[in-house]
Order: sequence, then C-alpha cells, then structure tokens
Amino acid sequence: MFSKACEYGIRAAVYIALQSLDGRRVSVTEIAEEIDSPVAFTAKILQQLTRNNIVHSVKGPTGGFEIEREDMDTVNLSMIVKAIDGDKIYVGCGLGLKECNASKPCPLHDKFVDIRNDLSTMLKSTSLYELATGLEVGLTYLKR
Amino acid sequence: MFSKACEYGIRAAVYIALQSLDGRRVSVTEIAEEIDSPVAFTAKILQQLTRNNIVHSVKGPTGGFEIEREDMDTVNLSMIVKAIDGDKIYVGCGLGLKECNASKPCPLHDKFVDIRNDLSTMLKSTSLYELATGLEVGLTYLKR
DNA sequence: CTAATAAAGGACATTTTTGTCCTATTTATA
DNA sequence: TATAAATAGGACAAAAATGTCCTTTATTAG
Ligand code: FES
Ligand code: FES
Repeated sequence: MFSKACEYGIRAAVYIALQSLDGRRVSVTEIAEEIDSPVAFTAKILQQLTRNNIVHSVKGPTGGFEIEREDMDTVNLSMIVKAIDGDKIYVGCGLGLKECNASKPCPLHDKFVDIRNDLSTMLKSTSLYELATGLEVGLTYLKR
Repeated sequence: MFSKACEYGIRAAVYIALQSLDGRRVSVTEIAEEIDSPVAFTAKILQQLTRNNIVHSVKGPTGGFEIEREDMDTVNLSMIVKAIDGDKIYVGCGLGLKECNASKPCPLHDKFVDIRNDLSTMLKSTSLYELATGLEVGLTYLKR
C-alpha cells in the first residue's frame, strides 16, 4: 500500500506529535528507536517532511524535531503520503494503465475508484493530533 | 497498490479470458502486445498463474494460454493478487508493523482495516468473467 | 521421424527502493 | 571563542523489483 519510507514517515510524525504535546523536542536517534526504524534512513525521510513543512526541525544542542500544536490539526495523513510517495495512490490506475481515465477506463476502474476514494477520504480526514492522542492514552502502538 | 507483476498478471488473465470466450488460445507474444507489457516478464508471470491453476497453458504448435469457461466464474481478482503479491495486502499493517494485530494496534488500525476489508471484498467478488465481458462490449480497455 | 512452434525455466542485467556512512552546517553552552 | 550536539546533505552499498536472453521441454504437423 505505502512504501517503507512512507510508513516510517507516518510513524515518525506521529511520534514527534506525541512528544510535542509534552513540549519535548526529539532527536532522530530517539525517533528511530521508538518507532523501530533504521536511523539514517529515517533521517532522510525527516528531511523530506521538514522541507514539506510537515514537521519542524531545529539544529544544534537541544535541537531536534517538533510539531506545533496547531499543525497537528492541519497536517493529515494525506499530506504525508503525498510528500513521500507522491500522488500515484490518489490518481493512478489500479491495473497500471498510463493514467486512470474514466472515459477510457480499465476493466476495474469503477470498483477501484470507489476504494481509492475511500482511502483518499480517510487519509485526508485523519489528523496527526487524532493519531497522537490514541497513542498518548496507551491504546495504540508504534512498534511491536 | 499492486506490484507491476500483479498489474500485468491481471491484465493478461482478463485478456486470456476474453479470447477464451471466443475459443481462441493465445500466445505470450500476443498477450504482451495486447496488454502493452514486456514479453519475457509477462511470460514469467504467466508461469505463476499457470502453476496456481488460474490459467491453463498448452505447449507446442497451436498451444498457448486459455481459461475454461467455468474457471472464469470461480477465478476472482483476489486469487490472482494472492498468487502474485502474496497476502500482505490482506493481512499487513498499514503502518508497517510486523503484523496487524487488533489487540496491539497501530494508530491507523481501525480506519485502515475498514479500507482493507473493502478492498478485499471487492477483489473477492470480482470474477474474470465479469471483467472480460466489459471488455468484450468495448466499454473498457487493457492498454492505452 | 523431423522440423517448427510454443511454454518452462535458469541465468543474467537494469532499475528502483531501501539502507549506510561520512562530512558540512548550525547553534547552545561552558 | 571553543566545543560538542544536533540536523542537512552527498556519496555510496545492498536488496528487491523489474526486465532480458538463451536453452530445454513438450507437442503438433508435414
Ligand atoms: S482506468 Fe484503471 S482505475 Fe481508472
Ligand atoms: S496494526 Fe496497523 S493496521 Fe492493524
């Protein structure tokens, strides 16, 4: 469904949001540890998220990653997925035709578009804050 | 969503089904031409479909690939996807945790499972016959 | 029986994704 | 100001996915 990079990116963002709720800034090392991902690779992904203004980074001692409280409401999963995996998942053809096109549809088009729209809607309506709070009360996990 | 191999596999199976409705057996060369896929790679994928009894192959002159009329009803997309991509799409965690587990769920679990189930149901309820007939009447396309 | 045709399958090549390592830059604090 | 801590970023490495080529096997038709 999503690339590894995207999975790590979402998990990282949720963890950063969770810690930011406590006013804590976190390092790549800590993030990778807590979401069980390769450190250097995670650092690359965080660069992408930073460039896309999804998380905020601060260099130097006491630096690290954080997310402003307001951004947790405006940033949704759709934005993270688009920043890392692009928009193929939102506009691509399920059977791999060059583009999805309702006027010259593949055999799966109608049924696929339904699913794709549901997914898109779900991602767009899921905020980082929502995901972080589930974690906070111990109902959900970022590694296992 | 699906791997390239899986996309080619589905398109190939639908094309074979369509031609089998006319009693025509088709070669890899023709299939690859008609679904716009790399010939040798398509041949590999057809081997997998053959081993999984999704299509039937015949060697030698006048040989090629075909699908029995009854099999077009029983073979659904779910079977093809599982044969080529495995079952990660049906049981995997959306955020990449080792396994999807409702008793120790990732933050996206509930919402992701909904989508995943919809996808699974859609694939399971879509037969090759259904897809082939849409093609037959010229409503859908396998390449563009 | 022989030649030709088509799938099966193994080995290899290319590309993309995933992952690592090292250096540069920024910045807080002693 | 010097040092150390942290992200940024480039270059490289490994693994997986995608794609190619060639030989083997089965089968049909002459
Ligand atoms: S054309 Fe294939 S999904 Fe729209
Ligand atoms: S645990 Fe992540 S989808 Fe179920």
